[in-house]
Amino acid sequence: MTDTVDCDIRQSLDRISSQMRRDYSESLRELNIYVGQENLLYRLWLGDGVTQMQLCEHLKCEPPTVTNMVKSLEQNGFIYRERDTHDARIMRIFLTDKGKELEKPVEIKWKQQQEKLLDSILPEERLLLRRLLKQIESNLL
Amino acid sequence: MTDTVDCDIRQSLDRISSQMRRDYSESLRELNIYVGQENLLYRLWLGDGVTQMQLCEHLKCEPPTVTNMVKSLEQNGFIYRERDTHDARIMRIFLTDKGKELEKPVEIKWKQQQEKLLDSILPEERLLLRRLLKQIESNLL
DNA sequence: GTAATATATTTAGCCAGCTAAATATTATTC
DNA sequence: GAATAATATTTAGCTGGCTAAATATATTAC
Repeated sequence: MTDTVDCDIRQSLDRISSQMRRDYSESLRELNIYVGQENLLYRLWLGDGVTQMQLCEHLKCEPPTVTNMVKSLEQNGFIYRERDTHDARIMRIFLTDKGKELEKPVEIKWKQQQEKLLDSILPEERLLLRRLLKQIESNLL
Repeated sequence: MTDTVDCDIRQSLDRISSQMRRDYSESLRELNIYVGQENLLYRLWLGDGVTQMQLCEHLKCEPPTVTNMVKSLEQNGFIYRERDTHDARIMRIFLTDKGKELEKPVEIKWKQQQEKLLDSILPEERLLLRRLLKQIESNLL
């Protein structure tokens, strides 16, 4: 009995994952970025000049992924790279004006997504949902 | 106030998405398939001989994605393709023995994933969580 | 029966994500 | 100081996912 519930939850999370990604993808294309890039930019909005390794940790992805994302974002003029003066192995990533200007529009997209996701879910339910999702998050680590 | 809760929920779902994908990915590599392919195979385990368009609808993805997935699964010997005798536009997809043998192992992986996800979440909470996730799912359509 | 339209799939070329292996530079060890 | 080990990034090649455009076949309209 609990088994079918568990199965439903896994399947739901799976479908929500891919549907959210599709949604973001469409939405962010209006801003000329690709889904995933907004999370890299988010780290830079908190403070730029970080290394690619730091971006790896923040995005929880592997170095080659960051190399590719950074290359794409650089080619499209959202960021630029500078080699560290003290350690020539390290590349530091900075926002261009074009990259800085994206912060507000992306925040708006996030809010729109939140409202869409949580439509007709009550405030008390949202609190509980947050707790349960946090639990799932930590279970996955 | 509710706003930060909403934001937390979106972020949690985002992190759970990518972490689940990473987890599945590692787990399924032991079975020599890639994450996403298990959902295509699942449709075939329900009954094979379906067209690529039907796989598109089931996976909620675009035709080129199915073309690529089918090509990969065929090259690795899990499925084979036959052209429809009445309509030469249509390719019908069938499981090989190797593909059929994967059903049980994948089910086991799914169960393991469910247990991991829902560790220390109570039965009543799971019921509620399922309802809320179903709501989110329908909000996304 | 021929022309136009609809359907199913493929190709080319992007993206995020991965692994394995190569490269470059710095730090350590002897 | 030279050899070794650790760190940061890149390259090559794979995956699922996408869009736009091409191809092949079937259906419909005239």
